[in-house]
Amino acid sequence: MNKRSDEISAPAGSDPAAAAGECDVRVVDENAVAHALECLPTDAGQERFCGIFAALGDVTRARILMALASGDLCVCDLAEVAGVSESAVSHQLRILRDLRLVTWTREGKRAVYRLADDHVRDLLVIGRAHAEEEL
Amino acid sequence: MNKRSDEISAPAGSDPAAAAGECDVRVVDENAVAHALECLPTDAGQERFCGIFAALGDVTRARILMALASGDLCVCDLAEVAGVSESAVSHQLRILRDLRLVTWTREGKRAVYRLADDHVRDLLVIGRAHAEEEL
DNA sequence: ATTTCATCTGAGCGTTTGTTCATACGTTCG
DNA sequence: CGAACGTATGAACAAACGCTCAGATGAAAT
Repeated sequence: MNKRSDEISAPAGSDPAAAAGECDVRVVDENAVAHALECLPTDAGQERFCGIFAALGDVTRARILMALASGDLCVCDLAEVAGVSESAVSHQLRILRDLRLVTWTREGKRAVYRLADDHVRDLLVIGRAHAEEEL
Repeated sequence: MNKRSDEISAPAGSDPAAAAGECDVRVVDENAVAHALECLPTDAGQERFCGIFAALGDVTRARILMALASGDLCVCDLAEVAGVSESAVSHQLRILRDLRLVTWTREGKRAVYRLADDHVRDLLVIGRAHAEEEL
């Protein structure tokens, strides 16, 4: 998802403001950068983090999850709530399944979906609270 | 983001399996659908909700915000932490500014960015926690 | 005033995303 | 069995996204 490309431009020349210790890129506060980098999660952590938030960043998926927060639902009902076709919902449900945000069980012909756990519910509640206030 | 507006909930307390007076769409549990629709936020609320989460769903923006969570930084330092060009960071910062997730002040030639408030910090912390556990 | 630094912005481009359509799978009923 | 239903999946396409590049803006230094 991301790449680290640090272009090196200095042709081993005389830098007028170069104090001892500078490496390559123009950085104002080297310590702050180093500290920030230490505070970042691992690449896998960032990936999972962004995956979860990106999932909630789409209106269809958000409506699906919010609907499931109020009770388990089958695909066609989710399509009704989300306002899109059942095929579209199924595609989005696969994404949510892969991210382990929802689980499902087959009940007769239907597939009933539910939120995977309370963490998902927490994120929905907190996100809603933060989205609705401060305006 | 999404266009499809849903029809009104029609909270008629009809029996859940008999009355089939729906207009055109196939719905299994009409009451559950109506209840889910009532639990959804307003369209504006959904938009802001998804805007916030979509912002955090991109690796570059997530790194920017996580970096700012450990201290204020100028654009070029943010570019270093995020691992992208300063132009790219500037573009993303405009998005984060529009969403009121970050604020900035000019200090000399530099523009120093910081998290807008503790709500943003909360979301980052909670998101990280949920992303890192349950694996 | 001109240059330089730090940042911002618009256009262009390749990639990703979400939907639709058609089709296949799995289950129940006749 | 085959038909009908509910759901899943792949291909295709328009729209949205994020980055790069070039140029513009604003503030300080020359």
